Amino acid sequence: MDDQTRMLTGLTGLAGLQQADVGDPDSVRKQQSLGQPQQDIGDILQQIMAITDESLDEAQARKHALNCHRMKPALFSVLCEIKEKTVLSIRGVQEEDPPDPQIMRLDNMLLAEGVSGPEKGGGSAAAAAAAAAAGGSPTDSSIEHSDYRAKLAQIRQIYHAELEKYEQACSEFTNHVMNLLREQSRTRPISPKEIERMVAIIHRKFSSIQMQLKQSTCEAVMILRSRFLDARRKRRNFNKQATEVLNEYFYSHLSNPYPSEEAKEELAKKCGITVSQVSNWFGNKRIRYKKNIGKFQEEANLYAVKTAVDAANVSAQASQANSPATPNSAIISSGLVCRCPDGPVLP
DNA sequence: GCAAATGATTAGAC
DNA sequence: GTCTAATCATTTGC
Repeated sequence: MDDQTRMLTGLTGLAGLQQADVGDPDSVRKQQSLGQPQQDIGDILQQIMAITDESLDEAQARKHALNCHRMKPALFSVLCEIKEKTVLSIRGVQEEDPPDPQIMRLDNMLLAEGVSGPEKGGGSAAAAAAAAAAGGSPTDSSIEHSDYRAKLAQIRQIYHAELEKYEQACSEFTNHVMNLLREQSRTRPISPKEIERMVAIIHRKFSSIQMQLKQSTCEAVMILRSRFLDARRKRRNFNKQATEVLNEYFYSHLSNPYPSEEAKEELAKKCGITVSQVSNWFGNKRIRYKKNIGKFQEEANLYAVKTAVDAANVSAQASQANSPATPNSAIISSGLVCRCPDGPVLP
């Protein structure tokens, strides 16, 4: 039996029509004499069913008329009875929700990044750490630092503005719904618990929107951090002297261009770069040389000449008293110029 | 603005 | 762990 049927049965019972009376000529007479209340109930139900199809003003007038109807208390009590029965079936279903782990995670992250919670320098610690990790100069890092803080502050500002908007919208909507329910409670039974439940539903809906906001904010912070931390974006070409030192070593060890750890350290010191940068440089150089020996031929010759000249100078200084050899003869005798066309044997 | 050069990162092999 | 090969992201030179 659905609610409407139940309601009708209840109301029929209320009007005094008993099942046992059906078919009895007396009862028909009784029915006819009691026909007025039954018709009233029927009218009321028709009016209630039609109320949603009417315009706001018509509905408002209809509501007023129904509220003043002489059968309204009886109808209301039946509705209360039905409601009581149906509420019983869903009672206990609504439990207190445990805190959402996803929201907790986002909250923690926003707090750690200095976006939510009290302002504490807008993640300056993170900026400083990132600057240190990126290995930039003090000036560079301070510029980046302030830039990072400014952008984080911007995110923070947007986040709080949006959060405030959501909270305001949530409370406005909740008030609106509560007012509606209170008004409706004049015509249908609505318990405070039901209102509470409705408020909880609204809050859950708004908290899911809030979670989206938190998620987007976290993503924005992550992007900012990655942009700030990504060393590739801070790439600076090595200075000319450093490149020359590295190239000299590379071309003078072309048959085995794999510097030892000690050699790497020494090269790093000479060039003012890190050992891993030296390793990167040699890794790139080896692969690029191997891929296109022809292209590097000129460079190889150039450094071969340079090495030979240096060697000749050292040799000249050593044998200054005797007959000094010319740089050109040294180059020729070293055979370095001609060595490169054959190419090195890279593993 | 575009292509080339270049330093850094990554996955996979050893 | 290092090395290669591929790739990315930036800088440089035109």
